[in-house]
Amino acid sequence: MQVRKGRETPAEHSFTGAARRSQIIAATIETIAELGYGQTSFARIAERAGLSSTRLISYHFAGKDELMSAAVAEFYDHIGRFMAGRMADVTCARDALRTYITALVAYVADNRARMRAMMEIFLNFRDEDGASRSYDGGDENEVLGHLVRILRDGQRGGEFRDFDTFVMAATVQRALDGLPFLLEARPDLDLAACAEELVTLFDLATRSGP
Amino acid sequence: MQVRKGRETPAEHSFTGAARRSQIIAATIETIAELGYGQTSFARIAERAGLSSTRLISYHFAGKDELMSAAVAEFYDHIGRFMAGRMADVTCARDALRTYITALVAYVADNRARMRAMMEIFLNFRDEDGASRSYDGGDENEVLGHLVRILRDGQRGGEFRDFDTFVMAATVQRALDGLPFLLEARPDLDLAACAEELVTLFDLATRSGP
Amino acid sequence: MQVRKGRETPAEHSFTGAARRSQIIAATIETIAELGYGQTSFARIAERAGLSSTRLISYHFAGKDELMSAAVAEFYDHIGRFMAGRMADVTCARDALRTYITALVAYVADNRARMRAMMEIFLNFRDEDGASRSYDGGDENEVLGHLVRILRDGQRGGEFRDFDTFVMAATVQRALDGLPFLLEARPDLDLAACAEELVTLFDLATRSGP
Amino acid sequence: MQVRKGRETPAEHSFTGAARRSQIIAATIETIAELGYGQTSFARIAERAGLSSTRLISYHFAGKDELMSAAVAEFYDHIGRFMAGRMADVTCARDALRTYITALVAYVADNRARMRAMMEIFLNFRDEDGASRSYDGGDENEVLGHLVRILRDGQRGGEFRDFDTFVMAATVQRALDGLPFLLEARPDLDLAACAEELVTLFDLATRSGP
DNA sequence: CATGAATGAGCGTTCATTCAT
DNA sequence: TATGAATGAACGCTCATTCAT
Repeated sequence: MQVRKGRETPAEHSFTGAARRSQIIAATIETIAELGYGQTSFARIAERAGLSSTRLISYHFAGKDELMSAAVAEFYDHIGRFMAGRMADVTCARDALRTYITALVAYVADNRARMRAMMEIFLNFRDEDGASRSYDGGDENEVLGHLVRILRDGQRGGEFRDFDTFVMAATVQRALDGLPFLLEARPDLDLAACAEELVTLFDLATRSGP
Repeated sequence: MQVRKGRETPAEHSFTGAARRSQIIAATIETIAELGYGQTSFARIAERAGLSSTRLISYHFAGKDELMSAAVAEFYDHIGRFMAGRMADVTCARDALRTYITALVAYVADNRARMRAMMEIFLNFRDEDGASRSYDGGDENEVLGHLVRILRDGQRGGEFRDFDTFVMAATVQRALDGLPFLLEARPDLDLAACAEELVTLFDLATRSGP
Repeated sequence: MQVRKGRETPAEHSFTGAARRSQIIAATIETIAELGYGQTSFARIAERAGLSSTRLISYHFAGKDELMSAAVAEFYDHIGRFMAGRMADVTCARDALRTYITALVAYVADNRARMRAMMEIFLNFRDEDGASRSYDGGDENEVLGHLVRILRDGQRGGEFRDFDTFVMAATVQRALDGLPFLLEARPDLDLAACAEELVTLFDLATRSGP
Repeated sequence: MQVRKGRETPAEHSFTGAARRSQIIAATIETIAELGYGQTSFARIAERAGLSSTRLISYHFAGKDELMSAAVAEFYDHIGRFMAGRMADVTCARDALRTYITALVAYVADNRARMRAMMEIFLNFRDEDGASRSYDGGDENEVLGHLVRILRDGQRGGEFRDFDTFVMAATVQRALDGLPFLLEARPDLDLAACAEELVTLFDLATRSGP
């Protein structure tokens, strides 16, 4: 997907190299989460990571773009593993939707900084043409695709009423994505209760029967 | 709310001064909408506004912060007038919620660039302490307050079931805020149909009866 | 010819602006002449010009490219005026060639640093595509064009024998361009004598008669 | 001539070491020829040579200076062998001059990249004191020495008229050195015809008789 | 009300080189 | 013989802002 140009980046095969990359990515996420994307510079990242100079970042990543891409990729991997584990044994579409919501709320609760950072990256990181790099794939979108599939299955099986799956999926996802903001406004928010509210909300909004 | 420090800004009472401010704010919104907050600089704004130097911006606004605050204030004023007109003669809470959703969808449809720009500002604009300046007011939050009041009224009047009004309001608001992103992913999205989907969705999610 | 993009450079109409530009160009030429193109940086130029920071250079020139282009343009203007004055009242092609050589040698003698700097710029300054920006225009080349015309006129009038005017012009020009190198190797070189040697050399090489 | 400082360079006696050095030198010449001296870095050379890191260059050469010196030395060796073969059986000074010119033109035609690279190195490569490392030896100059000797011999033997041998040699050499530039301006230039032009030009310019 | 000139700090990136195996 | 890792310095450039009319 991402093509590197000059081949200046060292091989990431080695153990210590991968460790450094992880360390830098972690520092990047922390910095973005705390200061925001706009205030995040190589200097600030290096400082947080305890690196002697920003040169080490340039050494391990071809540029700012690759660093951000790597951070996003790491996030997808992390959340993907988590969600796959939670979604493994769902029995029906209603259960799948309930589980999706509760699992994601749990993930958000445990990864607030990570979520904040990803939000920042998604909203600020643009490619050379100026196009945003997220939410731009339609139904088969990397993020919404899973939800859309759950909703479609539920409609086919008669569990869910007839609605636009894309709009519904986007509404569910944004309610979940928005939790970090809610937590900022109300740090004492009971996330378990919150998850129940959302489960009920979308169960009522989707189910077919009375 | 916003405190100016150095008091260098000229009086905005004069006609030409106000006109200049409006022109600069408009150019700011356009620039942010097109390039994103991160790529928006005084130089880029001045270029778009056809100003000879960035000095004119510094002259009319105490700094970047005041410029952004002014843009947000202008937006609140604009959308406030629009929504007030639409919400003027609602008859009940269900109607109020339906009207809120359809009106906001209509506003988004007609002000896509403005919405995009505000989204960018809300998510990137931080005060000196690093705290985000939006969504940070709790129930009486400037944005969610109106929705929360509608939902509470509906609960009191028995039209709506029992739910956490803050979570519900945030979910509604985020679904609406997210429309610009949906439009980016699917530029041909039918916004009228979309509004109907959301009205139905939240009607089912909120109403008390069977 | 050169198109500027972002319009960040200030108007060069004003007096003080033009003076600053000249000062910076002069410092640029001196720096290149002394240290070579490769060792010439904004920092080094600013230091020599006594500027408080390199920012002033970026302020007056859109970038390194425009600075170099401006230096070259100033050079063409300077040498153009000089040569035009010397070539004003030549009587025939042989005289024109002799005058061209002696005048250029005189110019070189009086503008050694300037010549050295231009040599460096011509040989190092490349546009974005990597193409050299000098000596690349064929007969109508800005530099060789004048010489080619002299030679052609002489051939038409029977003063010069038949030869390839482009090759001859290039040989003359390079002999002249090379003088700064000769002067480096032999700082005590008698330039007047040298001019006579070259006049004789190319007179013998070009003339038609016995 | 070239002194190494730190003595970190490995023995070049070994076979693989010498091969590596040759490979690196070749990549260096290609890179300079294509991108120019200013854009040539260890990274770019390593990339072209297919090396995993720039470290290999630092390992085989004490530094950038030694790498360039080695490239120049290789060039002198290469062109020296070629010219020696061509100049072996010249019969007189006029013949020597003609042969020198035609042979050098032939060499240039067959080694355009190499010539371009050497030009770049000569004009950009400076020692620590900032002094250029080429054309700086007077009569016994490595490059011009041979030509000066031919011209002196011709004068002593009465074949050539009286002229400054240094100026004449420099003029001849620069006409030949300039061919790569001419070829850039006119890629379809007929080099054989060009050689004849130059032979005639300098024969007329040097010969004693009528 | 307007503006040309100037500024120090910071940006991401590239440089040749050294360290430690 | 070779290599991955690391480094401080410098690069051109852009930032929001201030000075002085």
